[in-house]
Amino acid sequence: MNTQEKIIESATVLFLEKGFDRTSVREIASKANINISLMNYYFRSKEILFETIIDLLIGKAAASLKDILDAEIDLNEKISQYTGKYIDMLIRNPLLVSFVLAVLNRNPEKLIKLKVTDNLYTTKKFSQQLNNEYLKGNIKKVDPEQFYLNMLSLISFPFAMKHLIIEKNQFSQEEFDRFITERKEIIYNTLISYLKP
Amino acid sequence: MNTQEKIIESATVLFLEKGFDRTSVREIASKANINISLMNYYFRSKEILFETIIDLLIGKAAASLKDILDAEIDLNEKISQYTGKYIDMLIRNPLLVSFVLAVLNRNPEKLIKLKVTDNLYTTKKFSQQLNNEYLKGNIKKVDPEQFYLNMLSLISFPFAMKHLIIEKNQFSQEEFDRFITERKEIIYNTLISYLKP
DNA sequence: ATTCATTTTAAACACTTGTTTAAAATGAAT
DNA sequence: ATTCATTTTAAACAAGTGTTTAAAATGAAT
Repeated sequence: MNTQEKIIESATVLFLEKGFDRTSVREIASKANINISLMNYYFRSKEILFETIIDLLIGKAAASLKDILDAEIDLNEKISQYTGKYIDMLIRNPLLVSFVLAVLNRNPEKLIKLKVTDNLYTTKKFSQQLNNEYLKGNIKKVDPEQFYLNMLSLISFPFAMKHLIIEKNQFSQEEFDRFITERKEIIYNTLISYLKP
Repeated sequence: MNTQEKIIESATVLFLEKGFDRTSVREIASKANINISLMNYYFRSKEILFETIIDLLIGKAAASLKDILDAEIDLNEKISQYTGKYIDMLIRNPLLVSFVLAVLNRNPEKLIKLKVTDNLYTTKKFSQQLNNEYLKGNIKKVDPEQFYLNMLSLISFPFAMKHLIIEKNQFSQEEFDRFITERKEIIYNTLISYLKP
């Protein structure tokens, strides 16, 4: 593993855990076992390093999900798959939601200007599908923006609230994951029952 | 307005807008038009000032909502009122969700140890009501924790995503508020349709 | 073996941070 | 008018920040 990779790896962990402001370049360098100056040698600034990592983190997570949302499959099946895969991904990356929300509220431009954001929040094809299903009489008329936002809220918000949920219910890590996994079906049923004509 | 109040007022605005880390005591003092040292004279540290403001912000917001959740009224009516009042409150305090989530992820203990947190996330009476309605055959069997979390997610998450929603749909401030207001009924219908036996 | 670009190092820089100090101002009670 | 606790002020402190500098080490190409 070369220096650049070491920096990225250490910085990713620290930025995820403590955010941009509370992570110092000295801490990153120390964790990566490299000299501080190398941070500015490979990336020109802490800021640029951060943007690089935002891009990496969101890019990896969003790509496969976007594919599901755009796939040409049955609506119910799509909602089920999307919910399931999204939650699986977040269980593997439990800090991702808070990280993205933190960036979004500190540097909205920073997130919005990224191409990966399109994958993070886009609904064009999905909206068409919802409209088609309505015209076919399969579902009731819904605002696709609102419906997609509902889906996203039900999936993501619990991870932003993780600490509170764990504390309040006295969950262990495993119990939290189980609680979240149970949500897959609940979220699916919630969304589908709303769509019923 | 005395010095203490001036500090609280200025600090509240800045902490809400920029968070704890990116707000300096000098900035607060400057905005309040007072000497820096007065911050440590009235509050012993920036940290304590912050905790004071957390308490104030959450306390004000959570109290009335808790009352609705605990009230002895019809379940449908309760869900409708809770959703409506919660969203009204968040439209008046659009930065509150992000603020609370930021605190929750940086200093979980800080939030959890506060008494006001009980009002922020507690479901005891509401859970009983859900169970009762199930026994009466009025609704299907649901996990109260999950159902309450759904409610909270649908209400709160859009405010955490505000910047992205505005950007993506090219909303003005007023259009965002309208979009959110439309959600009241959508959220109500979503939750109710899921409860149908 | 020498050259030379790439990579690494230690040290310093300029700046901001929260907090403390000790003196000064204020204003009500005697 | 004096006392004295409360409040305000200016200045300094110690520590931490991201970044830059210039010298040193490295290692492949000549």
